[in-house]
Amino acid sequence: MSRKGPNNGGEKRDRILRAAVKIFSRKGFFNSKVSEIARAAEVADGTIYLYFRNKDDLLISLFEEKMGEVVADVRRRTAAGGNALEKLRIFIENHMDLLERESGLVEVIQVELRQSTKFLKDYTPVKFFEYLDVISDILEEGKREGVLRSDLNVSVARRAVFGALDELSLTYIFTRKPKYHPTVTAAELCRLLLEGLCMPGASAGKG
Amino acid sequence: MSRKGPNNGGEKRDRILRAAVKIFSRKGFFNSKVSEIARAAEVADGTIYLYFRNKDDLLISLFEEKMGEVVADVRRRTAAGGNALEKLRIFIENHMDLLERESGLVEVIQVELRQSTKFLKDYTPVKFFEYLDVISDILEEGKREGVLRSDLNVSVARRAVFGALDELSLTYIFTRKPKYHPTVTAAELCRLLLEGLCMPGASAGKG
DNA sequence: CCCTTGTGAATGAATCTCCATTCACTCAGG
DNA sequence: CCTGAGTGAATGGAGATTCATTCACAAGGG
Repeated sequence: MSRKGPNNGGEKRDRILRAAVKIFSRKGFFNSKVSEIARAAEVADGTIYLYFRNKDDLLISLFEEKMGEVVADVRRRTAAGGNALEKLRIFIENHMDLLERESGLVEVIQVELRQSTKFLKDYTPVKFFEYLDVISDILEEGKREGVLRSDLNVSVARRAVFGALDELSLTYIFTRKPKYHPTVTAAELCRLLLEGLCMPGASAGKG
Repeated sequence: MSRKGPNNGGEKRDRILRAAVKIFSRKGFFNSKVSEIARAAEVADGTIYLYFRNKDDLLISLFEEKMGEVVADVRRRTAAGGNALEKLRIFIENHMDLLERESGLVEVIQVELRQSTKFLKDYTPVKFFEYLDVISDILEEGKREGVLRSDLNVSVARRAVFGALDELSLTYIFTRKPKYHPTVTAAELCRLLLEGLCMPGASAGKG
């Protein structure tokens, strides 16, 4: 599906995907016209349908393929970390850094993924789950190594980590304020996640 | 704006808003037809335009008015907490609990707010910022009381807290798995935020 | 007390615009 | 010549919005 390959290599298909990222990130999926994407890709409207089943398929292919690259990349990078804490730090820094390297892609994924996951029939964001798996893997490793709390609920924690990162990158995208700059934010978030909000030594409430 | 009040009280306007929550949460803003909302509200298509400028205005009014109630409510509840830690716990529990009380509303806000914030011209989600302010207020208080780290970056932390909550509620909405049940999740998240991921006493990496 | 008339909320069929998708056609390379 | 990638004008359907009309009710007059 969506893997027809009319043209020799796939430069045309790729031009379309890149154009789609640009347009979707600028106007959102529903406000983007296929013909705009075609124009941006310097391709005829009809050509898009040689490579993608329809507009939805274009979005989904974009998610899966681009996220796929992101996942592969972050896996490579975190593997270089010595222990779980370092890997987590790398993961967080990498995520925030994506904003600078691939802001369009991040915008599309962040703003459209929820919609699509919910409303596109039979679409499971496989690559997104893999991204979450990278986090779980790190957390599990940390527990094994004994640096992370052994009673940590990994299912919940990985979502919490992702959610915090996601919201923070969104904030930077929307506001562009220096106080949310990826570097600042990544450092602060690391500290927050690892040490918590509490004053060192405080007993963290009843319960 | 969107405050015309043809009818005596506002029951009709209210019926429309409630119907909009139902339909938008079920199909998403762009896939919902105005006529469906009309049908669900047991009102003629045209009637909706007596109370709202257009479909966008309906969504925005829904956000602002419903979020307004949520903010007022959580303010009241957290005020009952003795100290900042307790207030934070109340805030988190309340947020997760909203899922049970007002799942439709939560779904609409979570799934559509990003889109709308980004793509509706001149819409600033005022009430959403107020919700974030509730978090900041608690964090600031905690710093003053000395229970939270005095070097905490509140701007970043409040977004992190919100992001984690948001992702976790989304997860429950999508999966409905008991392991993400609001009660479980709220407790785990409190612990995570207050104490962090690390083994008690660990030095949390080089920084 | 009944009828006439004015008002504006409510209606919903008709309109009008927009855009995804199609497909008959072109043409370059083999 | 074929073949099939590529084209882009034409099509079809959808759905937001409008507006001529209806209807319930209130006020005033006989």
